[in-house]
Amino acid sequence: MSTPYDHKAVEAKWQDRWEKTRAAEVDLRHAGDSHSQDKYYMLMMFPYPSGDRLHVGHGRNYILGDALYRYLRMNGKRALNPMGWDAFGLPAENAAIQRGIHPNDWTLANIKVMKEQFRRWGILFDWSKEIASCFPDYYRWNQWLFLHMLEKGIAYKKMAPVNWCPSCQTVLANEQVVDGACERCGTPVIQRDLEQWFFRITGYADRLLEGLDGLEGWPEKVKVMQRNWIGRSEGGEVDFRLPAMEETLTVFTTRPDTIHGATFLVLAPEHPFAARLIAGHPDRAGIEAWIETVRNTPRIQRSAEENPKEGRDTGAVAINPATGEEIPVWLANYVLPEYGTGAIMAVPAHDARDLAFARQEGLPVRLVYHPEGEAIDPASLAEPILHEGVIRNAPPFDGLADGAETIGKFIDWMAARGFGRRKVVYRLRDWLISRQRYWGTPIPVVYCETDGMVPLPDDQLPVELPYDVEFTGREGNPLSRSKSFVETRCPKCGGPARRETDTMDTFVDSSWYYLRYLSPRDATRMFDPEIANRWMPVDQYIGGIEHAILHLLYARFICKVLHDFGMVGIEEPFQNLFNQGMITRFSDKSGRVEKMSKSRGNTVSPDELIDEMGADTERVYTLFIGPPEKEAEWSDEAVSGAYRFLSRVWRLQERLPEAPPTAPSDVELERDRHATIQRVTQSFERFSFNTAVASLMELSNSLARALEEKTASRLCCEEAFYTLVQLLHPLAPHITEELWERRGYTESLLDTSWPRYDEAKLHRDRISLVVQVDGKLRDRVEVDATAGETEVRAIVLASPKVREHLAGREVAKAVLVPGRLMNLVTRKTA
RNA sequence: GCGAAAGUGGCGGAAUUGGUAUACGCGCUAGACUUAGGAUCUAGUCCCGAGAGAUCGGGUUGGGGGUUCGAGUCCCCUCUUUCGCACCA
Repeated sequence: MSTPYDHKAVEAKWQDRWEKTRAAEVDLRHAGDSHSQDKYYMLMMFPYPSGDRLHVGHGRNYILGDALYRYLRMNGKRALNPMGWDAFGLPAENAAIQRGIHPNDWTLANIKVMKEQFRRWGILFDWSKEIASCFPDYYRWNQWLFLHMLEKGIAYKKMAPVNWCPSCQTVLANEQVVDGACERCGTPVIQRDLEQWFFRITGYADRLLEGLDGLEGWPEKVKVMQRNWIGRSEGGEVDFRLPAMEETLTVFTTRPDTIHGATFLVLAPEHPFAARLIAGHPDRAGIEAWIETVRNTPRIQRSAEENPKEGRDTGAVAINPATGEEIPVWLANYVLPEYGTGAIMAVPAHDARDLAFARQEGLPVRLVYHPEGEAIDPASLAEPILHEGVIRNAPPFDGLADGAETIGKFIDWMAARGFGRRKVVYRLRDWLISRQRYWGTPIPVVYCETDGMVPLPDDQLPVELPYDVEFTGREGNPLSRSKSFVETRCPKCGGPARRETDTMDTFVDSSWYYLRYLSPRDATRMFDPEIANRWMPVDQYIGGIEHAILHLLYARFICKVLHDFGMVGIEEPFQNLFNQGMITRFSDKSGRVEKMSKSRGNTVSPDELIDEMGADTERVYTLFIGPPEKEAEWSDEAVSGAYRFLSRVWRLQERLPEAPPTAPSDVELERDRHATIQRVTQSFERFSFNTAVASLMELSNSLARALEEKTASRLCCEEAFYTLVQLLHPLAPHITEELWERRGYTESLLDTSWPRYDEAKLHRDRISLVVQVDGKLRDRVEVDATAGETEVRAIVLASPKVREHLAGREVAKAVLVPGRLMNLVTRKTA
């Protein structure tokens, strides 16, 4: 009569049924029915690059998302949970080079495998909205977007020093350089001067910054990272005359108020003036060689704190416009070419770096701010004076204290004399979007001998990637060797032209895909603005922290661009963001606990785990492992705890008939049932899935005890059991659907409504009250829940244990916390 | 160096507002059943001391101090770890 828990059969059955009934499919046109606005909810998980096999570490994102999705459905929300493929990118192309498989075939094969893995996890994606960035009907809109950004001047091409990864053989955006190395392969990045395509994200810097303030549903951490990345600084620009060159050199400073202390200028060795400044220098060749060395120093080393400051005196002088003095002009490696104007006014008295450099090179130091009362000899100044003191020796400003107001006065003063102005500078650079690789969106422009660079008209889109291309791994983009692709006609004059062979960064693909989910098959436009305005923004976005300043910044930027094009009403695409923590595991390779990844060889395959213990087990364990926002270490042993729990739940159903028709303690089991509904619901609301699992285990234990001791009636046990099944459904969908069906219910648990708890049922008539004497636990007493202070006090004082501890003392005060405890504060009997 | 988060049993962790610290699970110990299996079930399991025993006493949330009848939770100091930023003018 008893059937063992056969997870394989159960899971296969329900996965099949969900697929057939298209359980997650949402009709987008019906969204926003007049009376049910709040029923519509868009849930989204980070797109996954289709290059890597999924392991249990990846599962956390999707399992979490699916649990939330099912919870929303049971709470009556028409939730949309789409999934797509971030299909372009290097892994596919590398596979082509290494294994001779075409990137397209390799990608499609991977998508198939990954889709099967999602199915085996029991994740309900709405596959009718499926998109893949490598399909021309998707990437043609990247091209369309590019052309419109080009028209508006937001996309442009320029020669610039750029990050080059020698291993990936392509340029990288600043955001893809982590600690001076390629984000993907870890190779140190070098600088090259190349002509590249950029998106003018810097034009949106302020809006990207301001938008963060309204994102209350985002983790503070991510917002801080984005603020740092944008790196807004307010200050001023100051012009210094270079008499010998008959030029004006502009520097940026956040401290224009220290200009009287500027005793020399420092330019980045890469500064455009450098060559002319040293033109007449006796050691010109030596300095040029040094500039070359600095230029070739990897960025990690150059910007490391311990990297020694190195500089060269150009021999030229500049005029300090505030003092009229001649000051020397230097080149030094500690000034970065890409920040500000690539040149600084050095104020050694009030800047640590300038002071260090001045001491090293024997350059003069002059104080602007003086600490009160004491006279300081500039020659002996050991530390810069940063935010203290008052101004002396700067005639119109003497006596002013450090502060924003003083800075403002200086800027006005400079502006009136024409050598300075207010200026805001950002750390953020424009987004370099061109890549010298095949497997990406072709940039839709051609180069014509007579017309130069010509953007293609919209009706010539998409520019499709040619399939017939050779992947040799040789230097250079395989696309540029495809004659049929490169050779074309100019749309303007009809003459011969060459196609652009650079392709787009894959982050372009993912920066607007959330909108395409809402119009996945629209052949006439990027997306339907009407549908977009009804569904956007995404209510809940779930993914790892690794995209804090990549994808999440780019997507916000493109959303604002589309907003400015009048295509979508919102400016911020993601209302709530949840970052789940990484799964780690011990790695034999390194002997340490590390992020689970293929390269570290510490992955756990979901396939074997699912075969052995089932997807429900993996899901419950993954959610039980710890708070989802924190990192968690995978334990192979602990997984079996989740399996045992599910097996016990299975057996409970078979034991239900053992319960007697009537029994004494129904109230208690019923109270546990309501308390569990309350706790699990609250846990779900704050994404605390680990405590939800714990509460469900407790209810299961209570029910098992009631059955064992025959203390609850059959009806009451069944109620408790089926509440347990419902509450467990988002976490372990297969087993719960099966148990529900075996009970005789025909509707899917997804269509049942989430259990409600009754506050009155949580109430007890008699409660156990903790008794403390001087804050120490001494006894517990049973009292009526309604008992008043005097009544409780009498019962408490009657306790023998309490009386023992009161020997020789008297009660000075009794504190009653209703429903919880009474604390007796004593003093020695007089 | 700056900023943020966090330190609780052998381990993962719980304790939403200051009110029984260690829920739930892993592991471990003992026992039951057994076609002796890494299955299942039952009981025990923060530390120290006393007791044959049910029990009793004391201590414990990185360390030190404070507020309070009462502190894992609030405040101050300090140590450690993790993350982010870092020659950004």
